Amino acid sequence: MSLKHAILVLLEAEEGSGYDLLKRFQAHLGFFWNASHQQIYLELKKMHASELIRFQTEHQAGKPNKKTYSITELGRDALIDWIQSHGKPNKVNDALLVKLYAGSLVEPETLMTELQLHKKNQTKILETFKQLEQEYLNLAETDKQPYRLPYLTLRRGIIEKEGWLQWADEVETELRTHDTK
Amino acid sequence: MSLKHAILVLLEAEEGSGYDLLKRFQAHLGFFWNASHQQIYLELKKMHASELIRFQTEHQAGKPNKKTYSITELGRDALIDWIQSHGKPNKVNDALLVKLYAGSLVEPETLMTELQLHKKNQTKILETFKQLEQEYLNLAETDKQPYRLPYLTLRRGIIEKEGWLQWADEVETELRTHDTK
DNA sequence: TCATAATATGCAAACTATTGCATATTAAAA
DNA sequence: TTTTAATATGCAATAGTTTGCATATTATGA
Repeated sequence: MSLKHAILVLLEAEEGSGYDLLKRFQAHLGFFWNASHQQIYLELKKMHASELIRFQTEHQAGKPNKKTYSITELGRDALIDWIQSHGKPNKVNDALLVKLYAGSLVEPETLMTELQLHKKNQTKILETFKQLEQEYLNLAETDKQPYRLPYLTLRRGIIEKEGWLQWADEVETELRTHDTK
Repeated sequence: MSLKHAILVLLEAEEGSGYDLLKRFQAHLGFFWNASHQQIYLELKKMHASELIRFQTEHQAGKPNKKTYSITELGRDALIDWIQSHGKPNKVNDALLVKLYAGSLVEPETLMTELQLHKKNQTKILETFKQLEQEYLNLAETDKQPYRLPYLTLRRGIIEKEGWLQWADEVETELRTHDTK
């Protein structure tokens, strides 16, 4: 169960509401951790019950109340324990590859279309990543320090997307030069 | 829901029992689709109820009965429909990157140990993949035909593992040359 | 002015996956 | 000879995720 720990990571860096966390997931952890708002609100509730986090309610005139969560000592300890623990390797389930594996059941054009779409998506994300990378690289050496580790996770994202694009090119070439059906 | 479709892919290629499917998942789809035996047996039951598959019971003297499943027309149609449908992009959740992101909370040595373990695992899998690749490449051109698409999924596995190793080297260099805590 | 998007939170039902338990045979290794 | 691994199947409880619904405000654009 690691959504819990991903939330602890975000709250350790800065307190925030469920909605803040949703936005931060999308902005900072999006390519290696995803969570919906329903998951986040439910998990926050559970984590509060087990005293990993606390919250303060902000009454805002007119607007709905906003709960600002922050990490407790217990939460911080649990986070450090988890980071130091050995997790088992990630379980991978990739529907696109299953489709390709059995692709001889459909027209090659169908596969090609799906591949183009995939390529377009990956390219778009890669561009975003490269922009973020430039922002980091443009920082003065002294300012880089706190972002070194997050930058390494960004590097992972860049390498991953580049790998997908390299592969997509290989598949394209193969689909164009051979009859697969 | 794609475990269903992954099973249909395997049964479309060849009939088999739940245990056969478990072994085939491990041998052929393992790096892009994983399923436990509990998942498989339960899913087969559901799929039989919805008539995507049928089975014949083999009574074996002494041994427990073996159910051999095969795909029905309905199942084959459902599979083709699914392959032609647009799936949404994969949801990614990678605990190792979450740990690294917040790695400044622990000793750099802890991160390094985890990274070494990861590298070792990825290297081992990559070697297996490269062996499989050699087997394919050694086939005569005419024999390659039916494996072209599965080979492309293997290429994806190889590129993925190489990407992880390239990244792990970058992280190692960074952890060695800078203080992250 | 009306519609849409963003902010902000949450419940309930359905679905999917994991963990633990349970059983029984055969073959190979210690 | 005893234990372990592989073959072979399955249930039940728990955990985790997705989908659909529900509400309410503010700001922006058509």
